[in-house]
Amino acid sequence: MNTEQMAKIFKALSNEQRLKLFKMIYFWSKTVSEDNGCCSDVDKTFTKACECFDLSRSTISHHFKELQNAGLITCTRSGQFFSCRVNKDALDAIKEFF
Amino acid sequence: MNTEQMAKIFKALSNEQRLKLFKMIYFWSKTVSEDNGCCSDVDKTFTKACECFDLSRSTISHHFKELQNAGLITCTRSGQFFSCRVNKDALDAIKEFF
DNA sequence: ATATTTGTTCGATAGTTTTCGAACAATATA
DNA sequence: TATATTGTTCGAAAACTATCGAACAAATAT
Repeated sequence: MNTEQMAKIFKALSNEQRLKLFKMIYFWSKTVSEDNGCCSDVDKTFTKACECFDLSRSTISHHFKELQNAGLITCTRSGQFFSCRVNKDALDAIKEFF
Repeated sequence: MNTEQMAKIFKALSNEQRLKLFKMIYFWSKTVSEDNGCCSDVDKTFTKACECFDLSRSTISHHFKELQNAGLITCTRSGQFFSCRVNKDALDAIKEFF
């Protein structure tokens, strides 16, 4: 992965709220399904996140977008809600970087 | 390491120029002394950096400060110049995070 | 002693980020 | 059909960042 893309990933994780959000998604998915590692879907991720942060929904939506744009998470809609998973490729790229 | 400090580290690496600078310091130190890993000092780091970037010296100075404040590098003056090394502890903390 | 080099600090400017609330569309419920 | 919920988008305000050049102090060279 090139330096530009790595910088984007770090930028996405450079905001404390967003970093917390990323960690939550990661740990929620761990809880849901151990056999699938970090990559299991987290249902109603947005709703859960709204309960955990003292931020407006528009701000939380923005943070989700940033994590997606950096390729750190993938979100899929199902009806009214959406599910979300941590992107294993991005995690591997970071590990390789260090 | 807590989330706040991790966010600071990622912020320091979120600017592409600064990330390049960090990588340079890392690879320069590898070149200087293999047995010492990434932690050997790089002499005249600032001077070297100025040759590699198309940025003013004040900007480069600023980027060095940011990397230091995040605890990613340590700089030591010797006379007119300064030497610099990557901080292994910070690197270990990041590896542990992922 | 004077001039040059190294790196820092200051003030300014342009651009980016974080955050909000309001307005909205899509879906679900009464 | 009317209402509520979910999540997005827009516009705005405040704070922060990247960058520059000028002025500077310390160390070095002439």
